[in-house]
Amino acid sequence: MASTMKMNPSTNADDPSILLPICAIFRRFLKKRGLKFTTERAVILDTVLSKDSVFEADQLLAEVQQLGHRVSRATVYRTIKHLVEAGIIQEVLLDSRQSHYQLIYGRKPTDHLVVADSGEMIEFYSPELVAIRDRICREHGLQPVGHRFLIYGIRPPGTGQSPD
Amino acid sequence: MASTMKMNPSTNADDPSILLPICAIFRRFLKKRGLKFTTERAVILDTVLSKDSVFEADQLLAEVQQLGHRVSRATVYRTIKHLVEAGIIQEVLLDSRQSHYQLIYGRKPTDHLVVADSGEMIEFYSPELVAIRDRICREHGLQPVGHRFLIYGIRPPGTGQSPD
DNA sequence: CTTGCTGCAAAAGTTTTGCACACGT
DNA sequence: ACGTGTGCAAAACTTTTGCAGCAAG
Repeated sequence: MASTMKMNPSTNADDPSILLPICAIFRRFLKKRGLKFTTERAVILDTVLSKDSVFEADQLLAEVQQLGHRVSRATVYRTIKHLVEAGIIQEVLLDSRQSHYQLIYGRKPTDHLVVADSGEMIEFYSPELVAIRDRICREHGLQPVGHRFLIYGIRPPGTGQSPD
Repeated sequence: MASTMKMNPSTNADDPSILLPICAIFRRFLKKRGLKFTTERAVILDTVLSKDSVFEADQLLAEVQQLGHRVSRATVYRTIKHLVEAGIIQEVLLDSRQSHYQLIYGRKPTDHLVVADSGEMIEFYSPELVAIRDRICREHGLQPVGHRFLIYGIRPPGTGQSPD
Protein backbone atom coordinates (compact mmCIF):
# COMPACT_ATOMS: atom_id res chain seq x y z
CA MET A 1 0.00 0.00 0.00
CA ALA A 2 2.89 2.29 -0.63
CA SER A 3 1.28 4.46 -3.22
CA THR A 4 -2.45 4.13 -3.08
CA MET A 5 -4.41 5.55 -0.22
CA LYS A 6 -7.69 3.94 0.60
CA MET A 7 -9.19 6.72 2.57
CA ASN A 8 -10.85 9.69 1.05
CA PRO A 9 -7.90 11.24 -0.70
CA SER A 10 -8.66 14.76 0.40
CA THR A 11 -11.50 16.62 1.91
CA ASN A 12 -11.53 20.31 1.27
CA ALA A 13 -11.89 20.97 4.95
CA ASP A 14 -8.40 19.59 5.41
CA ASP A 15 -6.53 22.81 4.87
CA PRO A 16 -8.65 25.65 3.68
CA SER A 17 -5.78 28.02 4.31
CA ILE A 18 -4.01 27.68 1.01
CA LEU A 19 -7.09 28.08 -1.12
CA LEU A 20 -9.49 30.83 -1.80
CA PRO A 21 -12.95 29.76 -0.75
CA ILE A 22 -14.44 28.09 -3.78
CA CYS A 23 -17.30 30.52 -3.76
CA ALA A 24 -14.85 33.37 -4.28
CA ILE A 25 -13.20 31.47 -7.09
CA PHE A 26 -16.51 31.09 -8.82
CA ARG A 27 -17.46 34.74 -8.37
CA ARG A 28 -14.15 35.82 -9.74
CA PHE A 29 -14.54 33.49 -12.69
CA LEU A 30 -18.00 34.84 -13.43
CA LYS A 31 -16.98 38.45 -13.13
CA LYS A 32 -14.06 37.92 -15.47
CA ARG A 33 -16.55 36.77 -18.07
CA GLY A 34 -19.18 39.38 -17.44
CA LEU A 35 -21.50 36.77 -15.98
CA LYS A 36 -23.60 37.16 -12.86
CA PHE A 37 -23.49 35.46 -9.53
CA THR A 38 -27.15 34.68 -9.02
CA THR A 39 -28.92 33.12 -6.09
CA GLU A 40 -29.48 29.96 -8.10
CA ARG A 41 -25.81 29.64 -8.96
CA ALA A 42 -24.89 30.13 -5.31
CA VAL A 43 -27.30 27.46 -4.16
CA ILE A 44 -26.11 25.01 -6.77
CA LEU A 45 -22.50 25.62 -5.89
CA ASP A 46 -23.28 25.10 -2.22
CA THR A 47 -24.90 21.80 -2.98
CA VAL A 48 -21.98 20.72 -5.10
CA LEU A 49 -19.62 21.53 -2.26
CA SER A 50 -21.61 19.35 0.10
CA LYS A 51 -21.04 16.32 -2.09
CA ASP A 52 -18.08 14.20 -1.27
CA SER A 53 -18.05 12.01 -4.30
CA VAL A 54 -19.27 11.69 -7.82
CA PHE A 55 -22.71 13.12 -8.61
CA GLU A 56 -25.11 13.49 -11.50
CA ALA A 57 -26.98 16.51 -12.77
CA ASP A 58 -30.37 15.13 -11.95
CA GLN A 59 -29.35 14.15 -8.47
CA LEU A 60 -28.00 17.64 -7.93
CA LEU A 61 -31.28 19.14 -9.05
CA ALA A 62 -33.20 16.91 -6.67
CA GLU A 63 -31.05 17.89 -3.73
CA VAL A 64 -31.24 21.56 -4.48
CA GLN A 65 -35.00 21.35 -4.71
CA GLN A 66 -35.28 19.27 -1.56
CA LEU A 67 -33.55 22.10 0.24
CA GLY A 68 -36.55 24.16 -0.72
CA HIS A 69 -34.94 26.14 -3.50
CA ARG A 70 -36.76 26.94 -6.68
CA VAL A 71 -34.28 25.98 -9.37
CA SER A 72 -35.00 24.51 -12.74
CA ARG A 73 -33.23 21.65 -14.41
CA ALA A 74 -32.06 23.95 -17.18
CA THR A 75 -30.30 26.16 -14.68
CA VAL A 76 -28.58 23.20 -13.09
CA TYR A 77 -27.22 22.10 -16.44
CA ARG A 78 -26.18 25.62 -17.33
CA THR A 79 -24.44 26.11 -14.01
CA ILE A 80 -22.64 22.79 -14.21
CA LYS A 81 -21.10 23.93 -17.46
CA HIS A 82 -19.77 27.05 -15.84
CA LEU A 83 -18.43 25.14 -12.87
CA VAL A 84 -16.54 22.90 -15.24
CA GLU A 85 -15.14 25.86 -17.12
CA ALA A 86 -14.13 27.45 -13.86
CA GLY A 87 -12.15 24.35 -12.98
CA ILE A 88 -14.20 23.70 -9.88
CA ILE A 89 -15.74 20.44 -10.97
CA GLN A 90 -14.76 17.96 -13.60
CA GLU A 91 -16.68 15.61 -15.76
CA VAL A 92 -15.95 12.03 -14.80
CA LEU A 93 -16.55 9.41 -17.44
CA LEU A 94 -18.18 6.51 -15.70
CA ASP A 95 -21.01 5.56 -17.92
CA SER A 96 -21.95 6.83 -21.32
CA ARG A 97 -25.60 7.31 -20.62
CA GLN A 98 -25.32 10.05 -18.10
CA SER A 99 -22.76 12.67 -17.15
CA HIS A 100 -21.03 12.37 -13.82
CA TYR A 101 -19.18 15.16 -12.12
CA GLN A 102 -16.78 15.53 -9.27
CA LEU A 103 -15.44 18.41 -7.24
CA ILE A 104 -11.80 18.94 -8.11
CA TYR A 105 -10.79 22.39 -7.00
CA GLY A 106 -8.25 22.04 -4.22
CA ARG A 107 -8.27 18.28 -4.33
CA LYS A 108 -5.68 15.82 -5.46
CA PRO A 109 -6.65 14.13 -8.67
CA THR A 110 -8.50 10.96 -7.79
CA ASP A 111 -9.16 7.86 -9.76
CA HIS A 112 -11.72 5.15 -9.30
CA LEU A 113 -11.66 1.46 -8.69
CA VAL A 114 -15.08 0.10 -9.53
CA VAL A 115 -16.27 -3.14 -7.98
CA ALA A 116 -18.00 -4.67 -10.95
CA ASP A 117 -20.39 -6.81 -8.91
CA SER A 118 -21.78 -4.15 -6.68
CA GLY A 119 -21.02 -0.93 -8.45
CA GLU A 120 -19.24 0.27 -5.33
CA MET A 121 -16.56 2.84 -6.10
CA ILE A 122 -13.29 3.19 -4.28
CA GLU A 123 -11.34 6.38 -4.82
CA PHE A 124 -7.60 6.27 -4.96
CA TYR A 125 -4.69 8.45 -5.83
CA SER A 126 -1.55 6.97 -7.31
CA PRO A 127 1.41 9.24 -8.00
CA GLU A 128 3.05 6.39 -9.92
CA LEU A 129 0.19 6.34 -12.33
CA VAL A 130 0.51 10.06 -12.76
CA ALA A 131 4.23 9.71 -13.40
CA ILE A 132 3.61 7.15 -16.11
CA ARG A 133 0.91 9.32 -17.56
CA ASP A 134 3.29 12.24 -17.78
CA ARG A 135 5.97 10.14 -19.38
CA ILE A 136 3.62 8.73 -22.00
CA CYS A 137 2.46 12.21 -22.82
CA ARG A 138 5.98 13.50 -23.16
CA GLU A 139 6.93 10.59 -25.38
CA HIS A 140 4.28 11.78 -27.77
CA GLY A 141 5.34 15.40 -27.54
CA LEU A 142 2.31 16.41 -25.56
CA GLN A 143 1.77 18.20 -22.32
CA PRO A 144 -0.48 16.33 -19.90
CA VAL A 145 -3.55 18.27 -18.87
CA GLY A 146 -5.61 15.56 -17.24
CA HIS A 147 -6.47 11.93 -17.20
CA ARG A 148 -9.06 9.39 -16.24
CA PHE A 149 -8.16 6.03 -14.81
CA LEU A 150 -10.93 3.59 -14.21
CA ILE A 151 -10.17 0.13 -12.93
CA TYR A 152 -12.76 -2.62 -12.79
CA GLY A 153 -12.40 -5.44 -10.32
CA ILE A 154 -14.49 -8.24 -8.94
CA ARG A 155 -14.54 -9.72 -5.49
CA PRO A 156 -12.71 -13.04 -5.71
CA PRO A 157 -14.87 -16.09 -4.97
CA GLY A 158 -15.32 -16.91 -1.32
CA THR A 159 -14.96 -13.38 -0.04
CA GLY A 160 -18.30 -13.68 1.67
CA GLN A 161 -19.77 -10.92 -0.45
CA SER A 162 -21.27 -13.04 -3.20
CA PRO A 163 -24.10 -11.04 -4.77
CA ASP A 164 -26.34 -14.03 -5.60
CA MET B 1 9.80 4.97 -25.27
CA ALA B 2 10.49 1.74 -23.52
CA SER B 3 6.96 0.72 -22.78
CA THR B 4 4.52 2.50 -24.99
CA MET B 5 4.12 1.61 -28.61
CA LYS B 6 2.92 4.29 -30.92
CA MET B 7 1.82 2.13 -33.76
CA ASN B 8 -1.42 0.32 -33.88
CA PRO B 9 -0.92 -2.05 -30.97
CA SER B 10 -2.34 -5.08 -32.73
CA THR B 11 -4.27 -5.86 -35.81
CA ASN B 12 -6.22 -9.05 -35.73
CA ALA B 13 -4.68 -10.11 -38.96
CA ASP B 14 -1.36 -10.34 -37.19
CA ASP B 15 -1.66 -13.94 -36.08
CA PRO B 16 -5.04 -15.48 -36.68
CA SER B 17 -3.64 -18.88 -35.81
CA ILE B 18 -4.05 -18.75 -32.07
CA LEU B 19 -7.62 -17.52 -32.10
CA LEU B 20 -10.86 -18.96 -33.20
CA PRO B 21 -12.33 -16.80 -35.90
CA ILE B 22 -14.41 -14.22 -34.11
CA CYS B 23 -17.43 -15.27 -36.04
CA ALA B 24 -17.17 -18.73 -34.53
CA ILE B 25 -16.80 -17.23 -31.08
CA PHE B 26 -19.98 -15.28 -31.54
CA ARG B 27 -21.91 -18.26 -32.85
CA ARG B 28 -20.79 -20.34 -29.93
CA PHE B 29 -21.78 -17.60 -27.54
CA LEU B 30 -25.20 -17.30 -29.10
CA LYS B 31 -25.80 -21.03 -29.15
CA LYS B 32 -24.83 -21.33 -25.50
CA ARG B 33 -27.58 -18.87 -24.73
CA GLY B 34 -30.18 -20.28 -27.03
CA LEU B 35 -29.92 -17.24 -29.27
CA LYS B 36 -29.82 -17.24 -33.03
CA PHE B 37 -27.16 -16.33 -35.50
CA THR B 38 -29.12 -14.26 -37.94
CA THR B 39 -28.07 -12.60 -41.13
CA GLU B 40 -28.32 -9.22 -39.49
CA ARG B 41 -26.05 -10.24 -36.66
CA ALA B 42 -23.54 -11.65 -39.09
CA VAL B 43 -23.49 -8.48 -41.14
CA ILE B 44 -23.11 -6.31 -38.07
CA LEU B 45 -20.28 -8.43 -36.76
CA ASP B 46 -18.53 -8.27 -40.12
CA THR B 47 -18.75 -4.52 -40.11
CA VAL B 48 -17.43 -4.37 -36.57
CA LEU B 49 -14.48 -6.50 -37.61
CA SER B 50 -13.65 -4.14 -40.41
CA LYS B 51 -13.24 -1.25 -38.01
CA ASP B 52 -9.78 -0.66 -36.73
CA SER B 53 -10.57 1.80 -34.03
CA VAL B 54 -13.30 3.15 -31.85
CA PHE B 55 -16.76 3.36 -33.36
CA GLU B 56 -20.27 4.46 -32.47
CA ALA B 57 -23.58 2.69 -32.85
CA ASP B 58 -24.96 5.15 -35.33
CA GLN B 59 -21.85 5.05 -37.44
CA LEU B 60 -22.02 1.29 -37.48
CA LEU B 61 -25.63 1.41 -38.62
CA ALA B 62 -24.71 3.80 -41.42
CA GLU B 63 -21.92 1.57 -42.65
CA VAL B 64 -24.02 -1.54 -42.55
CA GLN B 65 -26.74 0.17 -44.54
CA GLN B 66 -24.27 1.63 -47.00
CA LEU B 67 -23.19 -1.91 -47.77
CA GLY B 68 -26.73 -2.43 -48.95
CA HIS B 69 -27.99 -4.39 -45.99
CA ARG B 70 -31.40 -3.82 -44.57
CA VAL B 71 -30.77 -3.53 -40.84
CA SER B 72 -32.57 -1.34 -38.39
CA ARG B 73 -31.08 0.82 -35.70
CA ALA B 74 -32.77 -1.26 -33.05
CA THR B 75 -31.04 -4.37 -34.27
CA VAL B 76 -27.68 -2.66 -34.23
CA TYR B 77 -28.16 -1.64 -30.62
CA ARG B 78 -29.39 -5.08 -29.66
CA THR B 79 -26.49 -6.80 -31.37
CA ILE B 80 -23.94 -4.48 -29.82
CA LYS B 81 -25.16 -5.58 -26.43
CA HIS B 82 -24.59 -9.20 -27.30
CA LEU B 83 -21.16 -8.49 -28.72
CA VAL B 84 -20.22 -6.84 -25.46
CA GLU B 85 -21.52 -9.77 -23.46
CA ALA B 86 -19.62 -12.14 -25.70
CA GLY B 87 -16.42 -10.27 -24.93
CA ILE B 88 -15.85 -9.37 -28.55
CA ILE B 89 -16.20 -5.64 -28.21
CA GLN B 90 -15.95 -3.36 -25.25
CA GLU B 91 -17.57 -0.12 -24.38
CA VAL B 92 -15.01 2.65 -24.35
CA LEU B 93 -15.82 5.67 -22.24
CA LEU B 94 -14.79 8.65 -24.25
CA ASP B 95 -17.64 11.02 -24.02
CA SER B 96 -20.77 10.88 -21.93
CA ARG B 97 -23.16 11.78 -24.69
CA GLN B 98 -22.69 8.75 -26.85
CA SER B 99 -21.43 5.22 -26.43
CA HIS B 100 -18.22 4.23 -28.09
CA TYR B 101 -17.09 0.69 -28.71
CA GLN B 102 -13.94 -1.06 -29.65
CA LEU B 103 -13.03 -4.53 -30.82
CA ILE B 104 -11.16 -6.33 -28.08
CA TYR B 105 -11.24 -10.03 -28.79
CA GLY B 106 -7.74 -11.17 -29.57
CA ARG B 107 -6.23 -7.75 -29.07
CA LYS B 108 -3.99 -6.41 -26.40
CA PRO B 109 -5.79 -4.01 -24.14
CA THR B 110 -5.28 -0.54 -25.54
CA ASP B 111 -5.58 2.82 -23.93
CA HIS B 112 -5.98 6.22 -25.43
CA LEU B 113 -4.07 9.43 -25.37
CA VAL B 114 -6.39 12.19 -26.48
CA VAL B 115 -4.99 15.37 -27.96
CA ALA B 116 -7.29 17.90 -26.37
CA ASP B 117 -6.91 20.52 -29.09
CA SER B 118 -7.68 18.40 -32.06
CA GLY B 119 -9.53 15.44 -30.65
CA GLU B 120 -6.95 13.17 -32.28
CA MET B 121 -6.59 9.86 -30.47
CA ILE B 122 -3.39 7.92 -30.09
CA GLU B 123 -3.66 4.33 -28.97
CA PHE B 124 -1.05 2.90 -26.68
CA TYR B 125 -0.42 -0.12 -24.57
CA SER B 126 1.56 0.13 -21.37
CA PRO B 127 2.33 -3.04 -19.41
CA GLU B 128 3.54 -0.90 -16.52
CA LEU B 129 0.14 0.66 -16.25
CA VAL B 130 -1.40 -2.76 -16.25
CA ALA B 131 0.97 -3.90 -13.51
CA ILE B 132 0.02 -0.96 -11.34
CA ARG B 133 -3.60 -1.59 -12.05
CA ASP B 134 -3.27 -5.17 -10.90
CA ARG B 135 -1.45 -4.16 -7.76
CA ILE B 136 -4.02 -1.54 -6.83
CA CYS B 137 -6.75 -4.09 -7.33
CA ARG B 138 -5.01 -6.66 -5.17
CA GLU B 139 -4.42 -4.11 -2.45
CA HIS B 140 -8.16 -3.74 -2.24
CA GLY B 141 -8.79 -7.47 -2.31
CA LEU B 142 -10.17 -7.41 -5.81
CA GLN B 143 -9.41 -9.26 -8.97
CA PRO B 144 -8.81 -7.00 -11.97
CA VAL B 145 -11.17 -7.61 -14.85
CA GLY B 146 -10.56 -4.56 -16.95
CA HIS B 147 -9.63 -0.95 -16.99
CA ARG B 148 -9.85 2.26 -18.91
CA PHE B 149 -7.02 4.75 -19.07
CA LEU B 150 -7.62 7.98 -20.83
CA ILE B 151 -4.92 10.61 -20.92
CA TYR B 152 -5.53 14.14 -22.14
CA GLY B 153 -2.69 16.18 -23.51
CA ILE B 154 -2.18 19.37 -25.43
CA ARG B 155 0.37 20.26 -28.02
CA PRO B 156 2.90 22.51 -26.35
CA PRO B 157 3.06 26.06 -27.78
CA GLY B 158 5.17 26.45 -30.89
CA THR B 159 4.66 22.96 -32.22
CA GLY B 160 3.37 24.38 -35.47
CA GLN B 161 -0.06 22.86 -34.97
CA SER B 162 -1.77 25.79 -33.33
CA PRO B 163 -5.53 25.41 -33.81
CA ASP B 164 -6.28 29.17 -34.02
C1' DC C 1 -30.86 50.81 -16.88
C1' DT C 2 -28.47 47.26 -19.33
C1' DT C 3 -27.29 42.72 -19.81
C1' DG C 4 -27.47 38.45 -18.62
C1' DC C 5 -30.35 34.84 -16.12
C1' DT C 6 -34.36 31.99 -15.04
C1' DG C 7 -38.24 28.84 -15.70
C1' DC C 8 -40.97 26.69 -18.78
C1' DA C 9 -41.83 23.81 -22.38
C1' DA C 10 -40.53 22.19 -26.53
C1' DA C 11 -36.64 20.26 -29.17
C1' DA C 12 -32.78 17.42 -29.96
C1' DG C 13 -30.07 13.28 -29.59
C1' DT C 14 -29.19 8.64 -28.16
C1' DT C 15 -30.95 4.28 -26.66
C1' DT C 16 -34.88 1.18 -25.49
C1' DT C 17 -39.24 -1.12 -26.09
C1' DG C 18 -43.89 -3.04 -27.77
C1' DC C 19 -45.83 -5.27 -31.40
C1' DA C 20 -46.89 -8.00 -35.50
C1' DC C 21 -44.61 -10.56 -38.67
C1' DA C 22 -40.40 -13.29 -40.32
C1' DC C 23 -36.68 -16.40 -39.71
C1' DG C 24 -33.08 -19.63 -37.67
C1' DT C 25 -32.67 -24.10 -35.34
C1' DA D 1 -43.25 -25.68 -35.36
C1' DC D 2 -41.15 -23.15 -31.73
C1' DG D 3 -39.04 -19.51 -29.84
C1' DT D 4 -36.25 -15.65 -31.09
C1' DG D 5 -35.27 -11.74 -33.98
C1' DT D 6 -36.50 -7.98 -36.88
C1' DG D 7 -38.31 -3.46 -38.43
C1' DC D 8 -41.02 0.19 -37.36
C1' DA D 9 -42.48 3.79 -34.68
C1' DA D 10 -43.25 5.41 -30.37
C1' DA D 11 -41.33 5.91 -25.75
C1' DA D 12 -37.82 6.94 -22.46
C1' DC D 13 -34.09 9.63 -20.96
C1' DT D 14 -30.63 13.00 -20.63
C1' DT D 15 -29.29 17.45 -22.21
C1' DT D 16 -30.06 21.79 -24.93
C1' DT D 17 -32.51 25.79 -26.55
C1' DG D 18 -35.96 29.70 -27.55
C1' DC D 19 -38.53 32.96 -25.34
C1' DA D 20 -40.78 36.32 -22.19
C1' DG D 21 -40.33 38.12 -17.94
C1' DC D 22 -36.85 38.96 -13.91
C1' DA D 23 -32.80 40.18 -11.42
C1' DA D 24 -27.84 41.30 -10.76
C1' DG D 25 -24.24 44.78 -11.57
